[in-house]
Amino acid sequence: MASIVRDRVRAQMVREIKDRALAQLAAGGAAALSISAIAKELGVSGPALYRYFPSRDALLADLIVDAYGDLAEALDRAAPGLPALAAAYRSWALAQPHRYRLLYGAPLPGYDAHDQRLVTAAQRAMNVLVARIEPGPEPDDRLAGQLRAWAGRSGTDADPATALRAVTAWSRLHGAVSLEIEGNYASMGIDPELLFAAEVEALSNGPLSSGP
Amino acid sequence: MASIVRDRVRAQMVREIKDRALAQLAAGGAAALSISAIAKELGVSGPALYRYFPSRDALLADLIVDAYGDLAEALDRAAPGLPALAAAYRSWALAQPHRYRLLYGAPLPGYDAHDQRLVTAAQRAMNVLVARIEPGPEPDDRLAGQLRAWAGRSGTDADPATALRAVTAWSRLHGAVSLEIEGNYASMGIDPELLFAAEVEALSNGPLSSGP
DNA sequence: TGTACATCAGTGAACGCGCGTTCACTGATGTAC
DNA sequence: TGTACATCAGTGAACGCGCGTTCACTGATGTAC
Repeated sequence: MASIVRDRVRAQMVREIKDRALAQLAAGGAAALSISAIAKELGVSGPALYRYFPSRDALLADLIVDAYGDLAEALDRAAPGLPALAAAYRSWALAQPHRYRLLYGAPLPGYDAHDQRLVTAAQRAMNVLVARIEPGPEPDDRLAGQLRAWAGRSGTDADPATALRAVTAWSRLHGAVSLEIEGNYASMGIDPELLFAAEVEALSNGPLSSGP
Repeated sequence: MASIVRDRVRAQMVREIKDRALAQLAAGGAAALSISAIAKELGVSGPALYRYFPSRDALLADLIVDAYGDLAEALDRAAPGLPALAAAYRSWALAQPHRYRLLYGAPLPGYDAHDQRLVTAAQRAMNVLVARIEPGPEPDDRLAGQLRAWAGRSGTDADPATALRAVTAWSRLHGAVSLEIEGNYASMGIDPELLFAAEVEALSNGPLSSGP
């Protein structure tokens, strides 16, 4: 039987490593994440961290999986209705842009986007979106087939009309949120919130919305 | 009077440096851009490059300005109508994702987003979008004021209805294109082109379109 | 046309930095009898 | 309760790497008279 105390101390250390790692991401992007620097901040030698993570990439992968899970939870906690869901998505991203970039920004050099853990984690976040959205109009046959297959693989078995609306919503939310995060609207002197509201409105009442 | 031959050789060298730099960006992202590595590829010592660019950051800034200009030109060459404009935007991004990321991806650590040269270059690309788009519905007062001020500063003096449609189009195009570039649709087994077509359709006929 | 000078491109050595990772090892903490 | 052993956390030295940038310098190319 493992020692409970030792396990708890260990879990605490893992938490602290991740916290420092996230702080580094926030400060300087993914390129700034450094095992050595984290160790220094924790007052420990560099190699010590290899007791907790087999490599820098493994640490990064853990952070990504955590972030997908966290976003999925945030979406799941949103009140019913598309506006609340959209607001939850935006809030999560604005509160921690460095983590949002980790999920949907540029892939890191040498990082394997096809890692099964990462694909599964990403799917989990999308599943919440699909589960909480109303169906839109019917897609054409080709697209419907692809959407059906995707929904099947993900285990949600959502109908194509719902899947399409989820993907469309995601695309638009990502467009608005990522431009906001990088300061593009701010540098134009335009309030991102007003633009976001207009996009949510269009999603609710546009040709891809649920209502007629 | 300067030597024409020398100037031509120099311009050629600048071109080659930029070409190698772009190849590095394509291969490993902005973090992989290295003065030393470029020099090595060109068969020249590292410090030699400082005859052409005062620093790594200056080289990067030049690449960014070039990319904005190139995108602006590509948009300007598009046939009339929103579908062609949207297709031009997407084509440019797909053909050179590394340059697209340079423009609208995460800012680089230590890089100054408020550099006047960069802001001006970015504005130029947006101006083309504004100039080539039909007006949409009228925005509400607050948004209209901000859009008017922005258009005024940019020298286009577009009306708010046109500016809003341009910004909305940009946001949606960016959402679709950036998710496509990072392989998000591919990993879902969905053809990005079909989704893009649906978005262009919505932009053309949705509540933010020019028509009634 | 020839000569003196200025400009420019490029070199090699050096500075100081930080990185991920491996290795042999010490010491503390837990487990089994 | 005490003792032998196993597990685990952490250390310090080392390896090999690449980076941006500065500096004093050489040699070639251009310019002015």
